[in-house]
Amino acid sequence: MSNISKEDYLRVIYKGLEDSEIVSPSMVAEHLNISNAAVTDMLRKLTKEKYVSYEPYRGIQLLQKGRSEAIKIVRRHRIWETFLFKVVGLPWYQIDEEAENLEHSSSDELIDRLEMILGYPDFDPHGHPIPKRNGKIPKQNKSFPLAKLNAGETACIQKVNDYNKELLKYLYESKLMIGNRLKVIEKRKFDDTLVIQIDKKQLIISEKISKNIFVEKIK
Amino acid sequence: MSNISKEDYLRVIYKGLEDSEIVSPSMVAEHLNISNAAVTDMLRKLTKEKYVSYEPYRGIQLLQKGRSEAIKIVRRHRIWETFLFKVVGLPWYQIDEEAENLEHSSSDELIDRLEMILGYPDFDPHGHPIPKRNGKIPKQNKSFPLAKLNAGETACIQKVNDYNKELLKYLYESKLMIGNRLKVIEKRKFDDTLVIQIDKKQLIISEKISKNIFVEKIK
DNA sequence: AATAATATTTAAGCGCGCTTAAATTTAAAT
DNA sequence: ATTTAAATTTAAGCGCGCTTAAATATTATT
Ligand SMILES: [Mn+2]
Ligand SMILES: [Mn+2]
Ligand SMILES: [Mn+2]
Ligand SMILES: [Mn+2]
Repeated sequence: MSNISKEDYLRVIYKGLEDSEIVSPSMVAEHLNISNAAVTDMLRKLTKEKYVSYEPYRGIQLLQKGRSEAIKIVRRHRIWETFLFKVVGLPWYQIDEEAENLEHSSSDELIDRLEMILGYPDFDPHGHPIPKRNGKIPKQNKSFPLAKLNAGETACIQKVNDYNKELLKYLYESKLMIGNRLKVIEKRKFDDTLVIQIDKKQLIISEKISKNIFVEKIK
Repeated sequence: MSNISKEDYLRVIYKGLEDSEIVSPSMVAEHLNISNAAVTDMLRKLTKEKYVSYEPYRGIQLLQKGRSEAIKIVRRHRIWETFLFKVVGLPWYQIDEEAENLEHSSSDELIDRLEMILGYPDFDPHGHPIPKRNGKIPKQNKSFPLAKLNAGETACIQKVNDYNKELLKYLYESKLMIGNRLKVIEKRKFDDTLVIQIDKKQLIISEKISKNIFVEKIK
C-alpha cells in the first residue's frame, strides 16, 4: 500500500469524523474523486492492517493506529497550509490544494522546523486545529454553521470548510475569512438564503455556502 | 506514466549529462535504485513519447521535450534545496534527500515564490546552477575534480556531487563546503590519496572522495 | 578470430490502485 | 409486507512500475 494513498484515505476519514459521527465509503470516494469500489477495496486493506474498522451502513471507525497516523498527516497538511500562507505568501484559497501534495513529501524534521518558524500556531488559516507533535489537538471555540444564525444576530467567523477551491475563492473575495465579523440582516423563508452585512457591505449568501462557514455568536 | 517517476528519470538523465557525455541505462538504474530492466522499459516509453532517444551502448540523449521537462524538475529541486537550507535551516547534507520528494509536489507558482523570496539565486548550496524560469542556466566557473590537483596547489571549492548523503555528511563535518579554500600538501603516489590543508587543519582524503569535489585553482 | 566478460533487452509475472458492470445488501416508501 | 431506491460489495480486468531469470548484443581480452 503506497504511503500517498494510505495517507489520503486516513486524512479524509479523519476530517470526516471531525465534522460528523459517521463517515461512509461514498463520502470518502467523493472527496478523493474515485469510485466507491476503490474505497471498499482499500477499506479491506486498511482493516486488515488495523488502521480502521467498518461495518456496512454503519460507517468507518478509526482504530488507534489509524487515528494517530491520520493525526500525523493532518498535522503536516495544516502546518504546510499555514507556512504557505504566512511565510511564502500564497493566496488563501490556494494553500489547501498545494498542501495536499506536500503533506506526503516531507520528513517529520522538516515539519517540526516549519512549526517552529511559525511559532507553534494552534490553528491553520481556515480555522482548523493543528495537531501538536505529541498528537494533542488544540481546543476550538464552540462554533456552528452560519446557516443557523437568525436575522439580527451578529457573529464572528471561526472556521470554514476547505473542501472546494471555488468556495474558498468566493469566500476570499467576499472577505468571509477567519476572525471577521458579520451580521445577519435577513433570512429568507423559502430557501434560507441569508442577507448579511460584512465590512460595511451587504451580501447575499445561499444556504449551500452558509453551511460551510462556522461562526461564534456575539451578544 | 506517473509524473513522479517520469520526473525522476529525466532529472537523473539530465544530471548525468551535466557531468559526462554518455548516460547509460545502468547509471540511471543505479541512481534510482532499480533494476536495469525497469530502466529499459521506461526508456521505451520515454522514447515513444519523444522525451529521449537512445541507442544501445551509445547512451541516452535528451530530446527537446525531455530536456525542457528535465530543466523544470531540476529547477524545482534546486530551488527547494536552497530554500530548505537558507530559510528553513535544514542541515546541508539533508536538503537533497528532502528536495527529491518535494520536487514532485509543488506548483510552478510556489516555486516562483520561493525563488523570489531567495532573491533569484544562481546556484544551490552544493554549487549547482539553478535554471531560471525561462530555462536559462546560469554560467558556472570552470572547475575540475580536486583529485586532479597537485601537491602545493591551492584551490577554492566550486561544486560537490550530491549523490550520496554519507558523502555530504562527511564533507560537511570536514568543512569541505562551497567557497572554502584548501591547499594540497601531499599527493600520495600509489592510491592518489590527498593530504590537504583546510581551515588550518590537515585532512587525508581518498581518491573516491576527491573525485566528488570540484575546485577552481587559485594562483 | 575466437572467447570471455559485460551491458542490455526480452520475457514472464506480480502487487497496487484504480475502473466499470453486475450482484447483493440495507433502508425507505408505499 | 412488499416494492422501490440507494448504498455497498464483488467480480473481472487494466495499466503502471517494478522484479528476476533467460536471451542477446556489444565490447574487451587473448
Ligand atoms: Mn494528498
Ligand atoms: Mn485547511
Ligand atoms: Mn524524486
Ligand atoms: Mn544539489
